[in-house]
Amino acid sequence: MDENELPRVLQQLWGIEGRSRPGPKPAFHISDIARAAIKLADAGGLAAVSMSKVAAELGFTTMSLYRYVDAKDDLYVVMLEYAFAEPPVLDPALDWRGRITAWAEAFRDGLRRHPWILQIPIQDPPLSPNQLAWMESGLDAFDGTPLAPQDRLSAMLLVNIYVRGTAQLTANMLTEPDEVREADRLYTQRLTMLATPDRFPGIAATLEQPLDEGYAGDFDVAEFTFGLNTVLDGIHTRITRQTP
Amino acid sequence: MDENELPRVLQQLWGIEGRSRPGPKPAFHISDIARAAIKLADAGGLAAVSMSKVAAELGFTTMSLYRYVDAKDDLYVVMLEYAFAEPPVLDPALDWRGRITAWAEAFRDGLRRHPWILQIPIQDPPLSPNQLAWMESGLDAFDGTPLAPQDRLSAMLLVNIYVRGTAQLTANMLTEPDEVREADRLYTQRLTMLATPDRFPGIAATLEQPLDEGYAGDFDVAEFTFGLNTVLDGIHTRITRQTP
DNA sequence: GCACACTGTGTGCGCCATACACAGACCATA
DNA sequence: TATGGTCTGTGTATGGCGCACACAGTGTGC
Repeated sequence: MDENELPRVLQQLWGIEGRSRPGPKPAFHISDIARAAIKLADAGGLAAVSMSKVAAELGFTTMSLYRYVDAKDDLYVVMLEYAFAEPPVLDPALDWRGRITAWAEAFRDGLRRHPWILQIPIQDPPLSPNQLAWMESGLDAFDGTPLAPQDRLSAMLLVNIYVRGTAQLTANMLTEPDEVREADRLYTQRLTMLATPDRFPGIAATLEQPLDEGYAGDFDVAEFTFGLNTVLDGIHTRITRQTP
Repeated sequence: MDENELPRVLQQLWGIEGRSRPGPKPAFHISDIARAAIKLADAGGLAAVSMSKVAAELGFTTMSLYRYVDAKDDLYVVMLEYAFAEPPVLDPALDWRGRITAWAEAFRDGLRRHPWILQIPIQDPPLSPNQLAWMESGLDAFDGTPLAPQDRLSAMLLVNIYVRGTAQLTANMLTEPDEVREADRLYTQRLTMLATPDRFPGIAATLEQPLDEGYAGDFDVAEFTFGLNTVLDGIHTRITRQTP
């Protein structure tokens, strides 16, 4: 393969069809694959997504999928692309802080809608259309700031990492709020048992204090924005340092 | 199982043996399993770790492992526990910033030594001894600050997330520096092709500027500490806001 | 000295990703 | 309009995986 050639999946996602050549017409489109796979993943997590199950969902045989997707990993790329869809349109009236906050919340909401996204092993940096659109949207949030392009990239990545990381901590696959509460209760109980104040004073201190919040506890909206603001404060000082 | 009972793996990791009861003595210890599994993972990534391969490495049969580990996921817990080993001892002469920086760098070095750690799907919050020791160590870095225990936890998690996130971006499995450079070159080339300035001005701007640094490019030491300092600046403002 | 809990083993099941050969469908060209 | 070549979806097969289960031997506490 010429190295200038994109992998087949990316070609399909970007709509670079090329030719209408001899041979039967494709019976479906990668978007169909995406829809079927996302449906399965939403229902049963990423583990519920297998080539055969996706194919069965579409009413085709397993091997037919390989006409659209070179390998399982490519299936993940397709799922990601369609699960996130378009990035939010950011209100230009807001300042950078308001804009990147809206962006982060939209990102978080996407992850909350499709928790399996966090389970996808990231192999390559993003190149699909919607992924790039999200990147662009995040970068644009810093329009009007004195940050250089590279610094905007770093800042956006920082927020990106934060959202992913916190989502990872909270939404470990559990969709039912009751399950979350129960798991949290069990965790704090075990932690209390194991992290004795003599050996782990710091951990023990965090356990004494609050009402019901353990480590990966109810990392709810308030806590999300609180942590996010800490990150944004850091970016803020970088900005002000830039313009003395 | 009584809910107060820890899962078998955690019992083993904490050395809660209980009894010397009838029956043959165990032929090996979970640390042996850990060593074998880590060896395989270091060599061939997490995908190279299977129950049968680990067993073969030890000279035992596959099923014998299940006497020590209830499921594959537990194997991951064991690997994590032994791969990270003890947290760094933080110099109390340093201020919180120096301490948490040292902690973050130690964490980063651990991830760099064992990149497969990033591929482990996180199911449950940490409860194993060394994991808790790392938590404690990270919390202790904020000794002397006016931060409340819960805020220390948030701050530590923020740093934790940052290190994981950046490591995820850079060390995507590629151990050879040449491979990294090559992958980066290919990525920027493709990005340049796809992210045209008209549709993706922000992305294009980041591409024009620099010498050879693309998105997931050489996220080297300097860039690591730069981003980390942004995070720490955020924590700093939170601290100073606490004590007016 | 004996019962039995606990050890490691062997076999087997169902699922997975995917390589490969193939029959038919369709379009470009003649 | 005929036909060649190419692309489609399909069937079959392979090697790996996690793990359930039945089993035989071992050694400790009674």
